[in-house]
Amino acid sequence: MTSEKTAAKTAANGTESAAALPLRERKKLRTRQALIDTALELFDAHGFDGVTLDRLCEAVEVSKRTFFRTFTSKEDVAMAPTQDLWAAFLEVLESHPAEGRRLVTVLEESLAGAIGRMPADGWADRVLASRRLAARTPSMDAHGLAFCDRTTRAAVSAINRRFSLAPPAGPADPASSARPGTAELRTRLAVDMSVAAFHQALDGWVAQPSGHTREDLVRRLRTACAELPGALATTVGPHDRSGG
Amino acid sequence: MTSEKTAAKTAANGTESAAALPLRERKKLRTRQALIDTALELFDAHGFDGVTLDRLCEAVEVSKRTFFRTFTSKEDVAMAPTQDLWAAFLEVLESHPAEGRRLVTVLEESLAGAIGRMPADGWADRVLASRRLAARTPSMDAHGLAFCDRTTRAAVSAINRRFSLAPPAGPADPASSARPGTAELRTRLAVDMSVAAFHQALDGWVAQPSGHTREDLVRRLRTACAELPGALATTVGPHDRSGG
DNA sequence: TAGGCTTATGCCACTCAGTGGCAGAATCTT
DNA sequence: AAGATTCTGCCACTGAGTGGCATAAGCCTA
Repeated sequence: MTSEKTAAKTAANGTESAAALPLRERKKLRTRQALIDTALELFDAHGFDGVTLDRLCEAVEVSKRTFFRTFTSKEDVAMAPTQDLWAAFLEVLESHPAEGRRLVTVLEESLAGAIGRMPADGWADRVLASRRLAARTPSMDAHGLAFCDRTTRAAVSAINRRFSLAPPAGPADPASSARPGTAELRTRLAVDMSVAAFHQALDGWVAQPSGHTREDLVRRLRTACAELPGALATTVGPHDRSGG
Repeated sequence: MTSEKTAAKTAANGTESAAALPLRERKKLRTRQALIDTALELFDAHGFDGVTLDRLCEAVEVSKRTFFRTFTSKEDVAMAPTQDLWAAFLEVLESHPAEGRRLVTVLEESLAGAIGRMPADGWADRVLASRRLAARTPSMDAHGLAFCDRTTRAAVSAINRRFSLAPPAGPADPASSARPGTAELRTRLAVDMSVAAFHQALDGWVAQPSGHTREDLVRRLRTACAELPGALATTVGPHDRSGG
C-alpha cells in the first residue's frame, strides 16, 4: 500500500520528493530512471529493435529479471515519460474547479495543468525522444495508444463519479440501465475529443525543429482545443474552401 | 500487383467474388478464412494466451511459417474482421459524394457505407467475437488501436488529396509549409471525432445482449454522431445536470 | 498434355521477449 | 545485533516471430 502511494507521487513530481523516501525506494527509483534514460539513448542510437533487453540491462548493470519488475514490457520503458503525464492528468482531473463550465474546457485545463506539473528538468527532452521513437516503431505506438485508451476510460469514470452526470450504480430511471445513456455517451465523446486535440498538439510539437518547452505544448493544446467547434462545422467545398 | 488488388477486393466483398479468382488465390483465401474462424473459436474457448500458434496451426493443418505469411502477428488474425471494415471505409471514402456537405457527415456516411459493404453472412458474429476477445486481451486491444490510428492517418491524407482542403505538396503560400495549417488540423480533428463516435457505437453494440445486425450498428453510429455537438457543449453542473 | 517457370508451403534452427523459482544479499524493524 | 521482509541475480523454460532452403503445387507455353 505504501509503495503504491509513493510510486504515484514520484511519477508526477519527479526528482525533488525522492530525498524524503526510504533508501530502498530511492534506489528503486534511481535504477528506474537510469533504465529510462539509457533506454531512450540506446533506442535513439540503434533503433528500438536494434537493442536487446540483455544489452540494455548490461549497460545499466541490472539483471533482466529486475527490469521486468520495474516495467511491464520493453515498450513500457520507452513510454514512461508520456505515461507520467497521463497519470498526472488523472490526478489533476480529480481535484479541479469545474462547476458551470464546459466539460471540454475542464479537460483542456486539466491537461494543461498536468503538463505544468511535469518536471521542468529534462522531461520535455525525454518526451520528445520517446515520441520520435514511437513514430518509427509500430509496437511502441500501439503500446502508447493502449495506455492512452485506458487513461481515457479512467477519466470518463472519474468524471461520472465526481460530477454525477450519469448515475454510477443504482439508477432511479430503469431506462438508463438498459442503454449507456446520453450523458455517458456525451462524456466519452467529450473526453475523446479533448484527447484528440491533445494528440494533434503533441504531434505538432514533436514535429517542430526546436523550442520544445512545456509552455509551447500547452499553447498548442489550447489552439487545437479552440479548433474543435470549427472542425465539427467544416464543410467540403468543390475546390479549396478552407471552411469558416 | 495483381495479388494486392484482389486481396483488397475480397477483403471488402467477402465470399462471392472468390469464385472468379485463380485456384491458387482461392486456396490462399480459404486457409486465411479457416485460420480466422478457428482462431476466434479457440481464443473464445481458451483465451488468447491459452492458445499457442502451434496449436492453432495444427488445428488448421498449416505450418507456422504459412501463418506468418498470411498474418503479421498472432493478434492480427483475431482482428481481421475489424480491419476489413477499416479497409472498406477507406475505399468508400475515396468515392463518395461530398461537395457542400459537412466533413463529419461525409465521414459518417462513409463509415455507414463501409458497414453496409461487409458480408451479410457471419461478419457481425465475427466482429462480435473479435471485439469481446479484445476487451479482455490488452495486446489485442493495442493492436486494434494501432491499426485504427494508421487508418485515421490514411483517411486524413485521402481527404486532403480529394477535397484539397489543404495543399498536398508544393503550396503557393510559404507559411503553410512551416506549420500544419488550420485546415489540416481541422481535418484531423474531424476524423478523430467521427472515429470516436464509431468506437462508442461499436462498444455499445458489442455490449448489448442480442440483435447484433449491421443495421443496428449503423443506427448506433448515427446516434453517436448526432451527439457530437452536444458533447462539445455539455457543461458540468453541481449535481446531476445532464446538460442540454 | 508435357515441359519449364513461378510461387506457395513445410521444415529446421535460431533470436529474443517475457515468466517462474530459488538462493542469497540488502534493507527495515525491534 | 538478530530476525523478518523485501529486493536482486541467476537459471531454465515457454512461446512469438524470422531466415534459409528444399519441395510441392499451381501456372503458362508449346
